[in-house]
Amino acid sequence: MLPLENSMDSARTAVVRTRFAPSPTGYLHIGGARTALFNFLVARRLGGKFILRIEDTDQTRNVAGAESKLMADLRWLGLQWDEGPGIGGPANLYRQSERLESYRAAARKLLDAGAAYYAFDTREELDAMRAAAVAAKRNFRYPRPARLPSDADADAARAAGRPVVIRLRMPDQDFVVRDQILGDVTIRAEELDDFVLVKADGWPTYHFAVVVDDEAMLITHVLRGQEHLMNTPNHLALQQALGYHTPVYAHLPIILNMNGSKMSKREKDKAVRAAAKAALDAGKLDRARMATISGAEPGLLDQWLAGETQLESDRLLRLAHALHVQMPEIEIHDFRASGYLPDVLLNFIALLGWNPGDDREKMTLDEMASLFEIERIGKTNARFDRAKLLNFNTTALAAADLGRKVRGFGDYLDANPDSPFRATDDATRSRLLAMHDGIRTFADVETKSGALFAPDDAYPFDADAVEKNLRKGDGAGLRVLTDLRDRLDVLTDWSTAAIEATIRNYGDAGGLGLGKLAQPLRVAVTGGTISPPIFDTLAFLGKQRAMARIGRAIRHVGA
RNA sequence: CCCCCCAUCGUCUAGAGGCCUAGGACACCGGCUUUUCAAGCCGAGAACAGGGGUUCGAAUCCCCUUGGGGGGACCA
Repeated sequence: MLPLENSMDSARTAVVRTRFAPSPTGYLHIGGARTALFNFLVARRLGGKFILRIEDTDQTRNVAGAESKLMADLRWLGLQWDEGPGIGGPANLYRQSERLESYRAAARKLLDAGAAYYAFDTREELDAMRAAAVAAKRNFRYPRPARLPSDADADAARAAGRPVVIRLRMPDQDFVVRDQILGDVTIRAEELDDFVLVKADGWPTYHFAVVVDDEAMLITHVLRGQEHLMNTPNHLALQQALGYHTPVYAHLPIILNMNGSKMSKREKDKAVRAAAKAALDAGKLDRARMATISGAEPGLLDQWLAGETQLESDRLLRLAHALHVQMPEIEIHDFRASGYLPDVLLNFIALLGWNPGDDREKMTLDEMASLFEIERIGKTNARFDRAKLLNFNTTALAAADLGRKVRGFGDYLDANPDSPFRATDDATRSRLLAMHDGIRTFADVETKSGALFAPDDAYPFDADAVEKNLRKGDGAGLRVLTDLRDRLDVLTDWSTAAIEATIRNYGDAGGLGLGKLAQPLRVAVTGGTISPPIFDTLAFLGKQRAMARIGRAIRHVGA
């Protein structure tokens, strides 16, 4: 054991090792993504390793499938870990559920050294003690018994059906967290108490597992959210009791919503629930239909509508889609589903709390890795401004070559199982994306071109658009449309250039600007006023489909 | 209620005592451009939370107030 410790020691000074350690409760949260990014960046910058570890010690909170979703989100972002699930590495096991032996051994060591002790309180007893402390306006601290229970006492308690946990005997000393961002933070001894290391179910608590694992995995730098700052003394105490090293700590400021509240999954619920209730009240959708769409059983759906529970991400997304509501993006998967580029998202969240020190903002992951310094991480909480993110994405999309756009669009479609574009091949997607200038996200492709993928005899006409562009002014638009139909009908070369020439010639002859020609055509072939450039749109449809649509529109207006 | 952290334009931030009549980006507002949406171009407005110190000099250092955030679990 000792030689191993020594070799770990030299390894420790030589190699920087950071980790991202999420709990498998769902998709990757935006805050978690930034934590992962910063850890990734530190490792890259300092030539170290980035480790992924799954913290699944709470069996009641683990969600099936969450781990793979987490990993998929991380991979989509390009934050590939060097060691961890699916990759392996020297620590061999990277899920805490697989490392119970290590915790057991560490607990034994602490117990034998008298640094930890058994406790047998029930939940109710603890609650009562806390309530009493609150009533007396005292800080609750667990009342350590004068004589620490023995193993035999623990066996007896277990036999008597009492819960048995192990608590750390917290030393009576102040702790100083030497934080790289916040500076030295002192927490006084009286603020700390004998916290639980091993739960009644035999599993370690987060505090315990983290410390054991960080030591086993030779973690040198811990970058985590500021919500962990007050946990750190617990970890320091444990490291001290176990003779472990203390990593470098850096507690990151928190990412908030524009209104200053915490970015939480609940917001998605709130937004969709409000829309669902409105739809219910308006009689647009009934409960049974909603249950079918969401995939949630009617009972669960009712609970959700009553605000008693939250709905799972995928179900929410399906409902949101059906209800035509924009769900606030909270998890990485949401941003993907909304059509953002992963590197743009990464770039943007990096700027929430970090900047390279000059005026540059647009950076690739590699650039960030070469510029990143913990010293340049700020202390203040940041609000997540979607408008700025949208601008970043727009700019990046405008600069992106077709290949990047096609790849990005593919990723977007993977997250949108109901998209009409799912069935398209790469050639079609290339063609489609090539004619979309100025899109802000891939979702814009859908709003602009979605109608092109509806059946030629079934895409809906927007009444206002028809009125304004085809009927108004005694049917001026309709006359233009009819004239154009006759001219386009005889075109043999259905290229964008030929279509454009035909339409422009007609306009020149009649003294009509393009605006007077494009809009009637646009409404005719798409049903609305929004589409890619009209010549491209007509060419994309092909002559037969375009003419069929124009004919349908003329009949529609005439009727 | 207790403990801890934070505080520059609406938002993200630059600023580490004189370079600041406070810089950039997004948003907003005005104008131009335009085949729709979007994009683009030009221009304008917009901040050192308040109060005390320290100093020749403070956005920068100290204290108080206020405000915001985090924590106070057999959750992480």
